[in-house]
Amino acid sequence: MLPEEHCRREEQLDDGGSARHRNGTHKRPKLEDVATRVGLSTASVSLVLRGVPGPSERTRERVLRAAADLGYQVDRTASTLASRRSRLLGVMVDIHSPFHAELVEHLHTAAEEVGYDLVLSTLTRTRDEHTAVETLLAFRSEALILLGPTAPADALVALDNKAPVIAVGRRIAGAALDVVRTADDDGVGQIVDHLTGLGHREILYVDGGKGVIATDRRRGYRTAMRRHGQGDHVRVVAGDHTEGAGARAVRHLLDGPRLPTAVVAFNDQCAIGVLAALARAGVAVPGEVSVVGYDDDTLSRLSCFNLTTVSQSAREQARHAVTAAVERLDRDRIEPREVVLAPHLVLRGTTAAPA
Amino acid sequence: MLPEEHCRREEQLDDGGSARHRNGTHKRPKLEDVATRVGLSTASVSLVLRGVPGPSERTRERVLRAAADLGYQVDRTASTLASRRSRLLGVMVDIHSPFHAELVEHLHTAAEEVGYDLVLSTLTRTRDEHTAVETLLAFRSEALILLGPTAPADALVALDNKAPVIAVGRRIAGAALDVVRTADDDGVGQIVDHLTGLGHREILYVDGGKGVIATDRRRGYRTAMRRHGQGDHVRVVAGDHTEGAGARAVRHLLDGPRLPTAVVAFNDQCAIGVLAALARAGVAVPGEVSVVGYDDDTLSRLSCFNLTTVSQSAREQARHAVTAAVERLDRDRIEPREVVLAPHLVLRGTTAAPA
DNA sequence: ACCAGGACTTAAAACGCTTGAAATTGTCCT
DNA sequence: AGGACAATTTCAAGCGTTTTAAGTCCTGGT
Repeated sequence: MLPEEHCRREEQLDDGGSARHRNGTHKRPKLEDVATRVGLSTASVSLVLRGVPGPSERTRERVLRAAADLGYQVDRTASTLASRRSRLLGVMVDIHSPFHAELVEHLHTAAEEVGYDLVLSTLTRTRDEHTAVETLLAFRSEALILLGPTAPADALVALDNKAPVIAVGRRIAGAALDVVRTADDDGVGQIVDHLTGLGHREILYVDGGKGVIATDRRRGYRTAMRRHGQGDHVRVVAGDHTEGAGARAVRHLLDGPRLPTAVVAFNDQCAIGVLAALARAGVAVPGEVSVVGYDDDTLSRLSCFNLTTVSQSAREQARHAVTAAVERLDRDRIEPREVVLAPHLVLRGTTAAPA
Repeated sequence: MLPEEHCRREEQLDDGGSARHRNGTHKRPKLEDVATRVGLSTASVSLVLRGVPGPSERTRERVLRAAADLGYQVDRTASTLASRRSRLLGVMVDIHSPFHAELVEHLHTAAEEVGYDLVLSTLTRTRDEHTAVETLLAFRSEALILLGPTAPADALVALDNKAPVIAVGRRIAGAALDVVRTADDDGVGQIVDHLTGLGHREILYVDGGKGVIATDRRRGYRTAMRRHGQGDHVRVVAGDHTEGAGARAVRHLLDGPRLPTAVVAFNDQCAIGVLAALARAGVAVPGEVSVVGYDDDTLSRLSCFNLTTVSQSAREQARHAVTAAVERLDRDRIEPREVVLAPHLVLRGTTAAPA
């Protein structure tokens, strides 16, 4: 039998892998199916499919064609196992956070550019950081990008032993960990600068609770107020990261003797709550009270809120996080690095000079 | 050498797998490491770790102990490959949607109960449904749960050949696919019933664009208006699923001769936009205008909005979706099933009798 | 005619786990 | 003591890729 003929025979042997599974699902074609279809070894097919130089042009075309015909798709699990690399970055997110959503979006593009994929694991009411991270590890993530982790520093350091950890958005007290964040105190400082520049004195701060981030922002507020000689006007009301907190804070204020001329909220969600409550109470913004948020998340940009806020540059943070991971994985960086980005004020419609 | 002694020797042979990788990362312990540590075969260890009956109590304890000591964690990729089952449900979500966030939360708990895990793949501006689904398949998801897919019905059917597809939240015209959704037209109908019951006649609808869901809701509005003899008052203004659309719609209305007495928005986000714009314009809600949303997502529940809306019972939809997947995978169900849940009105503070 | 060297290909050994069959050990009878 | 049987444990063959070392074929040069 001539080799050419043999080959031709094989190419027509099967009908394209349309064998149906008992549940009606086609069985997934594998490398071998593609290989026998073109009469080559799985090795060659693998080479072609990964774009490794070596196979001839003719082979390349035939393989690509056959793979397309069969609807072949590489099996990640198998290739991860074989290559001992998953090329996967594990990302822990709070699925309810709009800001995280933004980060994930940019992480995706950044990761893709350097040839990595993302696997997401989300925090929910019934799913804590521990399980989220375990999941990521079970998928063999090569690095862990944790968005706003709340775990104690030493737990994160321990984790870092299993896979490089990149903490995003949170300061970690002198730990040997990669951190990407913005200078939260500086951000709030900029807000206060802006407001005092407009002539505000009575600037109230709606707090964000007990996390590290909240602490930094609160400190930024206090420091800036004192810097402007407004130490006496420092006023912090309890709150958290939700719209509800903002609304409660306003109700609390309305009970008091008089309103401050400006309200700075821990984040945008909280600020939206403030805005909504003020609107309902018939208080003009920014006419009577100026309001500022933090995060520049999708909500704040909406024309209906048009909130002055501080941008955390999700895009930049995402890029730095991915870069940090890649440096660890592909460039053997050992020393931890902390990237602190400068936040910047986004002036929109909720701030103006006091009446 | 006595067997007992041999065994003891081996248990002390290594130090717990603390060998450090060049990047400072511990190398991941494998089944074999646990096995040699307790002087057993990997088969036994595997059995114990998966809780398969067979191994003796003593063995069980020793293995569990050793695994914990080493910090052993099963490698999903390897076990998926070996067992030819990933026990993974692929979920496609729009990471910016609060409603999807809710669904994911419930999907997680539902999946866990039946021994499956979730892998999430998200839609972003630069990541379309196709890539999202490819990713899911590359992870070897056994079934695909697509939240609000926009792909044409035939594309979904084609996909269903590769892995069972469960479309959530969207009607699919008579396709051979599993669908879990709520009766959107009925939901909007309930809203109109409620409003007319309160005495409203001029009820305006802010549309959601051109998706199937938007079509159903719009139809529900029209039908219900006619049913109540208010066909003349049917009025639909263009919009979409964002706060911006709601706000624009209101600005448009304010330019007109006079306001309707009630506004029904395509979804909660849109309704929030309506609410914000009305508040800014000094229009009292529900005093002058009643507002209703759709989805009962986290935003609407906030006291600062306290939006009357329709609940899509995320929890129930999630459960049904997981059940559908499991029936396909473990119980060989072949015939497609459509689960249509009844939505229910959630009365809150933004509706009242017209002035 | 022969061989070096390049251009392609491929055989086969991992990768870390699961699993059905086979082997081992122990127990209880007779 | 011998055997049957149940309880444990292990063997070894995969799973679908990757990857390295080893081929196979040509092409030219001598």
